[in-house]
Amino acid sequence: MTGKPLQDISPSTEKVNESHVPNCSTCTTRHLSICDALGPKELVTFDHVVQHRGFAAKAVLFEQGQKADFVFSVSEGTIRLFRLLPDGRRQIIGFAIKGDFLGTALAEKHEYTAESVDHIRVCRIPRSTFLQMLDEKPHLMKKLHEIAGREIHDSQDQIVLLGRKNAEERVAAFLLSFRERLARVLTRSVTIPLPMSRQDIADYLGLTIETVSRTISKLARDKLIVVVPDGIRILDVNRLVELAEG
Amino acid sequence: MTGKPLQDISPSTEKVNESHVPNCSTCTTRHLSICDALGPKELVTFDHVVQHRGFAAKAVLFEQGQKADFVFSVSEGTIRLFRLLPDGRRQIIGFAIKGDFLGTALAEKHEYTAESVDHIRVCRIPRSTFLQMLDEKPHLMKKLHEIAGREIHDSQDQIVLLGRKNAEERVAAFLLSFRERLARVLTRSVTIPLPMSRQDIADYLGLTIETVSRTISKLARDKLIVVVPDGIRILDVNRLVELAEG
DNA sequence: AAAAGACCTTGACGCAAATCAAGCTCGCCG
DNA sequence: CGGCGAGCTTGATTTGCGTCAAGGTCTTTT
Repeated sequence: MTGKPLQDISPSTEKVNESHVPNCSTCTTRHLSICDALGPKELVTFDHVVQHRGFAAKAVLFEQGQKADFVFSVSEGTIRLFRLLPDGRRQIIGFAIKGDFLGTALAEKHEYTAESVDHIRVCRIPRSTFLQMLDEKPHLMKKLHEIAGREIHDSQDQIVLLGRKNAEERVAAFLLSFRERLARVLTRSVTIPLPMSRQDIADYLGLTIETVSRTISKLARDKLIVVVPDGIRILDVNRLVELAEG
Repeated sequence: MTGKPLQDISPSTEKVNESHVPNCSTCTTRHLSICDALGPKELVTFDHVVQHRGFAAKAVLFEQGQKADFVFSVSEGTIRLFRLLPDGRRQIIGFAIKGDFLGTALAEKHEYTAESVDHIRVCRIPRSTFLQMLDEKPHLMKKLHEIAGREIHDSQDQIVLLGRKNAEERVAAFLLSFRERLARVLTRSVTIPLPMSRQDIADYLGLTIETVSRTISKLARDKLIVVVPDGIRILDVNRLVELAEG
């Protein structure tokens, strides 16, 4: 990190685990991320501009309104992306995980704040460098647009959820979609780890923490899921999907 | 239109006003649309592949789940973009107006349905042709990505609105944002035309028609706006902005 | 091992928006 | 011109989720 936006948030600013970073060519996240668009030679040049960083939980990667100096690729951990209203209401826009691209390529300013939920590792590149690469490598530009297309699609799902679904449908949809995204990244397990807090889930689903808690309890009572430490386990995917889709 | 998805919706399928279309070089919508990225020579080649179409109100341009054969640029009128839940609940994702780009370039299928609100005119291009142009013209790709970036930004605004704002804030925000978009396109007027129905506004804001109606009445009672036939007039922009932002 | 604090759950109650139900306005057509 | 239907408004009532409050569990600290 630049250090600047972090200096006043002491416990969250500690940078960790910066040693022995692998290079791009051997990176296990590569095929999940934007780097998948790069060829062998490009990966080597990428190594020279990319900066690996680790952060403890609650670190701020960048803030809403701040000039976007870097773009990021997540290699480990979970990041919450959110906007704040003047009076403090918070809406979480999404959770970024391994392989996700973060930051705005063409816009000057960040449109939301990104904060680590747990311990994270990211690769970052100066935006100016990235922009130059975009101009030189049409396939990278295309990959980026492909990613943007998926982002638009997901946003629309979230708009439908927030505009027209009730609490139970929202929670069911969240559990399923988070599971789906995790499945791309790790071995598909029956247990879904939920590193974010109930408050985070509430702020993502447009609910309160109490409603999220009650709804999860209800899903468990109805034998659709089981609550386990730091996650849940799905008992009946089909019924959960039915619920989630309305 | 392909004609296929329309054949059973008789009053809405009538295609109108297909005669004497101007060419791309003299198009007054050009600088507002994706075509702004095209040079003089490219505009001429564009003329050969672009198809101008007019539709009466309630025509379906394309449907959720349908294979995306064309991409569109709106030259006149208003289009509602929406998704339906299995039980009929509708969420309007957005309203497209003059200059807006519609359709998915890289995805195979449409993610929402597009239906004309009033009389519209659009230019459409076969998606395969457009894809080919994207591969050949990096500046077009970049322009498209720029448009996608704005779309993501707007979606996030809508997510915050739906997740965290009350009815009054939602309506105020809608009126201001629609005004803002119209201002790009026509001479900024105090009166904001609202071609869409109260039901459309409700389905866009995640409310019911009654709540939208009551809220507009309240804004009028509070002297923030005046209701006029087919639109509203803003009396106090500053207070409306304050309201909209929470 | 006790105390403190963060996070989560559950219950009682309140309220903003949904639902139910008229009645109004305006354009259209016979 | 009069009647009909679509769209809009307004009022009465209900309800799903928010708010307020209390207690539980687990982790961290000392």
